[in-house]
Amino acid sequence: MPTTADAFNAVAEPRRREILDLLATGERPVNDLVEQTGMGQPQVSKHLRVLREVGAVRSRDQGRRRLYRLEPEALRPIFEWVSPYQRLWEERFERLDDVLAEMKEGDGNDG
Amino acid sequence: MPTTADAFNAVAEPRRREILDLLATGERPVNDLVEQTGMGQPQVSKHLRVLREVGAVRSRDQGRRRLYRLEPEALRPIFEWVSPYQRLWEERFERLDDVLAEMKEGDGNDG
DNA sequence: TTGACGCATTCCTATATCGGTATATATTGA
DNA sequence: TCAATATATACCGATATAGGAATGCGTCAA
Repeated sequence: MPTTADAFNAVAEPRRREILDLLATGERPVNDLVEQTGMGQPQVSKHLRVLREVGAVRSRDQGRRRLYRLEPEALRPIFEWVSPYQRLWEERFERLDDVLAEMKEGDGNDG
Repeated sequence: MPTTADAFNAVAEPRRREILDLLATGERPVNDLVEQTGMGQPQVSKHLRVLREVGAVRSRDQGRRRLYRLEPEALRPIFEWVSPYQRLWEERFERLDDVLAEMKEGDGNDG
């Protein structure tokens, strides 16, 4: 089984991130997304379906349009999983700073 | 084409997140990961390969062992992509209006 | 009612990927 | 050299998914 249908998986697809980024600016009908992304309409609908299934978007009907809007909380598990790692790469930067400082001490400055 | 080989994709697989979480505590040989995760050795090696290819881990040889360690910066794009969304769901919490309006809203077609 | 629009779904094909098993490679030890 | 250990890779089968084309279905306009 390839990667369960969760937010991580939904967001692994660049096109879906693109869609989410567009929806982050506000509610939009499918056709808007089609135009903005340049993808085919069925593809957009299919991506939206995946996003809907993981709770990342929600839709409401308005006449013959279907307006989609973002449900940002669905992305929370991603944020919460990745956040602790941020500390690690920041520590690393600090260490690198130390290393660079040391190199600079015993060495002339160079570009 | 199924989702390019980037950090998002690497992390979409729960087993790989598990491996990263283990490596977050320190450098480990493959066999350690095999034991900790309960997966088969080839599976672990294959997941490690994916993680290596996106720069999320690095290895060094020590005798007949190969020690893997985390390269947390590889996860940075994920953090940076998802972070702005955090503001959105937090705003949502703060704005009781929105929450109430949503509970009241009965016309969404999925819920 | 007819026709156009907006969207979802279905069918199709190509490709990826996962898990499992077997095997290849390299290292260590006797 | 042979055996054992540690890891990577190749191969296999099953499944999933992306994209495209066609189609279904509801809605608006006349």
